[in-house]
Amino acid sequence: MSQPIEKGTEAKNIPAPLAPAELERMRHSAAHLMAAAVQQLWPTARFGVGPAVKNGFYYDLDLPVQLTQADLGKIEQKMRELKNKKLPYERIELPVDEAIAEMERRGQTYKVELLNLLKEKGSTAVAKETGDEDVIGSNESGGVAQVSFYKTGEFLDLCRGPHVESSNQIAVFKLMNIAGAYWRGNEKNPQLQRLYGAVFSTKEELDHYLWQLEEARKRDHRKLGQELDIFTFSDDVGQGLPLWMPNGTVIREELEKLAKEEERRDGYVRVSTPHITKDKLYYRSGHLPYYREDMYAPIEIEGEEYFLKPMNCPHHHQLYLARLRSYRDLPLRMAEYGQVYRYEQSGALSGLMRTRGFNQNDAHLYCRYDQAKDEFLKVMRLHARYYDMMGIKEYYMRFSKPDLSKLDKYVNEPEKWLAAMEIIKQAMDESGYPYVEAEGEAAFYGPKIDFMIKSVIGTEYAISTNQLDFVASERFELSYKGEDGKDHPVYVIHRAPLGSHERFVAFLIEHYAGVFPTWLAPVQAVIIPISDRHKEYAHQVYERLFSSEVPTATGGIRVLLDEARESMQKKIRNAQVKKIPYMLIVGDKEAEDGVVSVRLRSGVDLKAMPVEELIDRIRAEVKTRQDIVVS
RNA sequence: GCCGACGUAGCUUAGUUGGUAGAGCAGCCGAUUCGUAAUCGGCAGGUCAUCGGUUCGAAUCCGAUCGUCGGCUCCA
Repeated sequence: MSQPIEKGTEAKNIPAPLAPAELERMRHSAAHLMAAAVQQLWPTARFGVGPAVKNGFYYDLDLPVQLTQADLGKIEQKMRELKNKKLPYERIELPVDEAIAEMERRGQTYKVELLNLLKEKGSTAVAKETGDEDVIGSNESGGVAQVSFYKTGEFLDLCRGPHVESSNQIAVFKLMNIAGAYWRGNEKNPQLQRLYGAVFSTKEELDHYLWQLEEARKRDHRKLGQELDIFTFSDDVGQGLPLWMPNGTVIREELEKLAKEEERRDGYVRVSTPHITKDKLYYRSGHLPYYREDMYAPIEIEGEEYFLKPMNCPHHHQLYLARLRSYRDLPLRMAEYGQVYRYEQSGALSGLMRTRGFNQNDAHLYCRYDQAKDEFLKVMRLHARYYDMMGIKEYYMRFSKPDLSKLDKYVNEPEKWLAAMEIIKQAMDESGYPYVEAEGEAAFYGPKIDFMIKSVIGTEYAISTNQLDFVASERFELSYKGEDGKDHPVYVIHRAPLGSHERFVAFLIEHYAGVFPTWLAPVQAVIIPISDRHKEYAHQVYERLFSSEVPTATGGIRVLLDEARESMQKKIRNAQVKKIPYMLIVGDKEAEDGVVSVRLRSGVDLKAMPVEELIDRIRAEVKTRQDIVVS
C-alpha cells in the first residue's frame, strides 16, 4: 500500500529525496558560503533567502550591480578561498528583538522583515512559498522569542540550520546561473538576483549532474523538434501557437489513434464541440470570474461576446444536458481531443511544453456518487497502461488539495471538499501507485491528481490532470433520474491522461531523444538503392511496403524511397540523422534474391530478409506498439 | 507580465577599437553509380529581427517594438 512520500512540495524545488541529510546540510552551508563570498565582494549586498534545493542551493541577493557570467567565476574563487580557511559555522542564539537590532545595524532589511514575521507570527511562511528554509521551528500560534543565527567568517545569517561544522566540509560546488526572483515570490515585491549553485559530495557526482544537463540539452524538444521537422513557430502567427509539420502531425495522429482505441475499450464515446462560445457559458461554469485574464479577449458579434474556449468541460456539459439522463446511462464518458486557447503570460511560454493553443486528450465522466471511486481508479489504470507502453518506468501521483482556509479561491463547500477528497484517496490507495499530497493546489471546483512522470534521463514532468468536480452538477444542473424516479446530482471527473498533444509530444521527444518507436516514427522505413540500376527493384519493394496492410494511423507503412543521386553511405547517414527505424539497402544481391538488406538505426545489421518478413515485423511492432529488441 | 541575456542566409555560425558581410551543412546545376554514418566541382541564397536615432559612415553605439532563452509569477 502506498504512503504519501512528501507533503506540500513543489516539483521544481523538492530537496533531493534520496539525498542524505548531510548532503542537504552541505548544500545549505554552501549557500551561506556563497553569501559570505558575495558579502566580501559587495559589502552593501542585502540578502533574501538561501535554501538548499535539488542538486544544490540558491541565494536571493539584492546587489548594487547586475551580475554577469564573469562574476560567477569571481564569486566561486572567493568561495574556494573561504572554504580553505576552514571557517567554522557557529550557531548563535539571540532574543528576537536583539536579532532585529543587529540586522538593522547591518542594513539587512529583508532579514529584518523575516524577523518581524517570526516575532509576530512565529513563521516566515507565505502561502505556497517554497524553499524558505530560514524559518525557526515554532509550533505555537504566537511569535517566537528566540531565534538562531549562523556565523561564517564575517557573514551572519538568520538560519535554523543545521550546518556543517567547517567550510572545508563542503565538498564540490559550482555556480550555475543567475536569474531573477521576486522577494517572497510575490510579483509586487522587488526583484532580486537569484544565484544557483550545484553541490555534491564527490566530483564524480557533479560531473554526472553536468553530463545530465548536457544530455538534457541534446534532447531538448525545441532543438530536436526543429531537426526532425516536427513543429515550428511563426512570429506572424503568434507567440505560443505551434504549427505542426507533417512529421509532427503523424505523431499526433498516432497518439489520437491510441487514445481512441484505449478509450473505446474503457467505454467512452466521442464528441466534437466548437472553438468559440458565448460569455454566458463561462459565467455559468464559474470560469470567467476566476480566469478572465487568462483567456483571449472576446470577439463581439451581433452584440454578443464570444470567447475562444479555454477548456472543453462546459461544452460537454451541454451535451450531457441535451437530453434527459437516466441512471442507466451512467457512467457516461465523453471524450474529445479538444482544441483550446489560453492566454498564458508571455514569459511562461516554452516550446511545446507551454503554449497558448493546445489540443487536449480530454474527457468528462458523468457518474453517480457511488460510481466515482471506481471510475477514478479506472482512469488511473488507463494512465498506467499508457506509461507502461511508452517505457515510462517512474511515475507518481500528486494529490492536490484545497487550502480550506482560503475559500475565496475555492468553492466554499467544506463538506463536499472532504467527501470528494475521500473518494480520491480511496481510489489512490486501491491503485497501489505512489503519491504525494500538495496543499492548496486544487482546482477551484474540486481536488485533483496530477501524474508526475520521469523521462529516461530523470527529468520530471506534470503531464496530465484528473479532477473530481462536485460543482459542475450544481452550476449546470447536471442530474439523472434514479431508480427512485427522483433527480440526483452527478460527479464529473475531468481527465486527460495524454495531456495535450503539445506537452505530451514534447515529453516524448525528450524521453526518446527523438528515436521514436516504430509505431510513432514519422518515417518508418527508407529504401536505399545502391545505384541507378537498382531503382526498378527499389520501386517494386516500395510498392509492396506501401500497399501492405499495416494498421498505422496514417493507413499503412510510412516508407520513403531515396532516389537522390548520392552515395549509399550518404543516404544511410541521412536516414540515421533523421532517426528512421529501418534502412533497406537494395543492390545487385537483393534484386537477384528478391530480398532487402535491413539496417536498424542502432547500427545493427539484420542482413537480407524477404520483404514479406519485414512487413510482418513492422506490422507486429505497430500492433503491439513495442519495438522488437535486437541485441 | 517582471528581471536579465540574446536575435547575422532554411540550419549552425565568423565578423578586431563603427569603414555598407564570410564559412560549413541543407538547396539547385554538373560530374561520379558507389555495399552499411558525409564523392567531387560549380551556382544561388543575407534590406545583419523590425522601426527610429547618433554619426561623413552602423551588423557593430542609443531607444522603442517584435521574438527567443534562463529564472520569477501563473497554469481552469
